[in-house]
Amino acid sequence: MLDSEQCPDCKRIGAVLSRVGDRWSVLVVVSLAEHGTLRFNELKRTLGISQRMLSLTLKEMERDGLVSRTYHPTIPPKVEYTLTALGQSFRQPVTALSRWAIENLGRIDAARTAYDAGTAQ
Amino acid sequence: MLDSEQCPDCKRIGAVLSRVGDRWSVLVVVSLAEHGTLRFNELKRTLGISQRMLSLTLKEMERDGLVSRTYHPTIPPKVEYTLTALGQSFRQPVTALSRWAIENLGRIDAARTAYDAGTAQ
DNA sequence: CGGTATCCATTCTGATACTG
DNA sequence: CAGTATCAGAATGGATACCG
Repeated sequence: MLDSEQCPDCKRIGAVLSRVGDRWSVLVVVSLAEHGTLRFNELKRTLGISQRMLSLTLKEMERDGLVSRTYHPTIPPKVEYTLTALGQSFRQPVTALSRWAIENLGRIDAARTAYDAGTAQ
Repeated sequence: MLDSEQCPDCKRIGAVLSRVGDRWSVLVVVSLAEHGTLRFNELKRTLGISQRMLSLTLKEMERDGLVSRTYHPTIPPKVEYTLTALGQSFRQPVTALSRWAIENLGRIDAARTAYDAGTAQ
């Protein structure tokens, strides 16, 4: 695939979105933005995510500098996650996106129903 | 997986994001927002997307009411895509997201490098 | 509690070839 | 030009079991 004619930003935007724009990362940001700090299993319960995916998602987000991880070596152990400054700055676009999602879910469903009704006949 | 303890909006947000929040849909919105109207192969060249994925993405977006498709039965055929009103309303959160992506790509890369340097030793 | 390791099914994606 | 069909590899995501 040649790059010559592509819009220069599309690759970069796509690159970042494929990192932080996935389903789970967005939901983690929403939850941490709302609650401030959450433990591993609190996030797991809140998001309805599998242990595996939460672990992978949080590790990636920590690597990307979006969340910070604090380990308390108590018994039982306790690990708290919170947004970094970069993660905080991500809040605004994410809340804009999720608010749009909530407000327009009905319209999308309606469009789908209409489209399916029109093509199925 | 039980739903009882989950935040009620997470499922709905996740549902919409998995529809319209994917990499290609976002880039299509960005491109159409910028250019107004584009033909199939113009989008293909601009985004650097495979023919197959563009076809699937546009069909889904048309079904979701985000883009409208206009077929001109000329020879050679000509198909133009543009944003619907719903698609236009999606512009704002999407541009907020892509602007954040562009502005913070460097910070994410820096965080990654630092993280990898710290764990690899 | 907070993970990691393994396995497996599903989905996504691109390359290629073909059609109207 | 604007797709569709088919295939194969990669990525995603859940279930389960186990560890410190």
